[in-house]
Amino acid sequence: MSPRPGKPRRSKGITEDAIITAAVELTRDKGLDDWSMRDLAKVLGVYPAVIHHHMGNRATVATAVVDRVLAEYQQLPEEDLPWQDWWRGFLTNLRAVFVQFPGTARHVATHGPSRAFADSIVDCAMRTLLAAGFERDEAAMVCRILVSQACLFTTLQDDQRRASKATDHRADAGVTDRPTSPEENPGYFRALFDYAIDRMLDGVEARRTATSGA
Amino acid sequence: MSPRPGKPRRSKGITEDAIITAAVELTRDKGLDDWSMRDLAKVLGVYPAVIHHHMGNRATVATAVVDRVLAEYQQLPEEDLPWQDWWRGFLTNLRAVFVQFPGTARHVATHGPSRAFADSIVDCAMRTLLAAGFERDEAAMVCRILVSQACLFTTLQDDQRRASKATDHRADAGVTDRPTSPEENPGYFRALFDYAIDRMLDGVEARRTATSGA
DNA sequence: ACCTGAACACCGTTCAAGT
DNA sequence: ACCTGAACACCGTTCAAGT
Repeated sequence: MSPRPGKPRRSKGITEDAIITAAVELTRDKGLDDWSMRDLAKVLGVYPAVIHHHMGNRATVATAVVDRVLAEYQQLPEEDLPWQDWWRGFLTNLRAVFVQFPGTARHVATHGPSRAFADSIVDCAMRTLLAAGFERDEAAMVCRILVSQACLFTTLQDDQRRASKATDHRADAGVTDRPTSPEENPGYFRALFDYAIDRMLDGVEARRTATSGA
Repeated sequence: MSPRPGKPRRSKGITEDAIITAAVELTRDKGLDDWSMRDLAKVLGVYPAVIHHHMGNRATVATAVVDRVLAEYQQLPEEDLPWQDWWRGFLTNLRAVFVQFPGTARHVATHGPSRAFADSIVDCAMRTLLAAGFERDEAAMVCRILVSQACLFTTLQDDQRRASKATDHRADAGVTDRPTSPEENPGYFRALFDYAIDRMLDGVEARRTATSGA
């Protein structure tokens, strides 16, 4: 609590890796958009300019955080599952990762994952769809839609949580009749996500039988 | 181009209505998150504090902008349409409004529409679903999912446009093989939106026949 | 090569002072 | 009641200067 408490605990040898690690932790408990370069610098005991020197701008750091998070936590379901089950498992797992790191879902939705991550996934994801009888173009579309869907509905959760955190204490105005409302019910966003994914999978399945069956 | 060109063209009588109107126009050509209170004040020929005096904070202005946009431009399909057609028409129209005012889709996804707007819509929207044979709870869920879906996929477009505007000139790096990539193809986002909505409607229909039919 | 410390050009918001 | 003008506490980013 002294005037400038963040003494340079290691004034030499700040590495890019250390910056990313610190940024990941900040993201875990504040969200990707809720820490500043100055916050990050303070955690590292370093001047903000040092981060720019090592990594360029904030966008670079954010992208690195997302890449790290995906690389570290994302895993794939077994490959021989029926395609709906494979996708349900994959997207549910993806959501679980995103939820731990608020703001990352939106970043992936907007900028896509890193090349490396995409390559490691797309092969497998496409194979499940092609094996199920989708044509290449349709499979690519389904891929994109399903991943977007998962990112976007997780983004919805991130954003609504953030907004209700900002509003905070004025809650009990007169809007209590909102159906199955967000906060007080812990499984709300999970149920929304599952329902959205399930209906989408149903819709894609209906499309599959309609186009390949007839 | 003079030092402080925004002379108070009407130094008295700034109304809340005038503020909202100016904010709507700024939103139309820059996006809801891409103008500042200072920008808005300058357009009105007024000091920033004046806006705070009349409307409180930025969030209040943003909410007012969204309400105005929805009230002014949103319209409903005929009520006697089959439920899928009613929803396809409604959501397509909603998207058309959002696209004209970047950032408003995200605001609605996050904060919901105003009470008044919601009331005027929900009645009709629910009626189409109940008439089709959905139970109340399921219909409410379908309602929420479909509206969220439309808001979120429009948000995706807003955010990706914004990001590619920020990146600008580095485009032709080596990512040219991205399938049906965003910018060069004008109908890209529209096709994505339509496909997502259509599959979702298919999935909801499959659910309807499965639960009410059996 | 890396860090320091200050600066620049922005934000949203507040507030005493004027009228 | 409404507007002025300056200020506060933040941002991301840059840069000459130190080591």
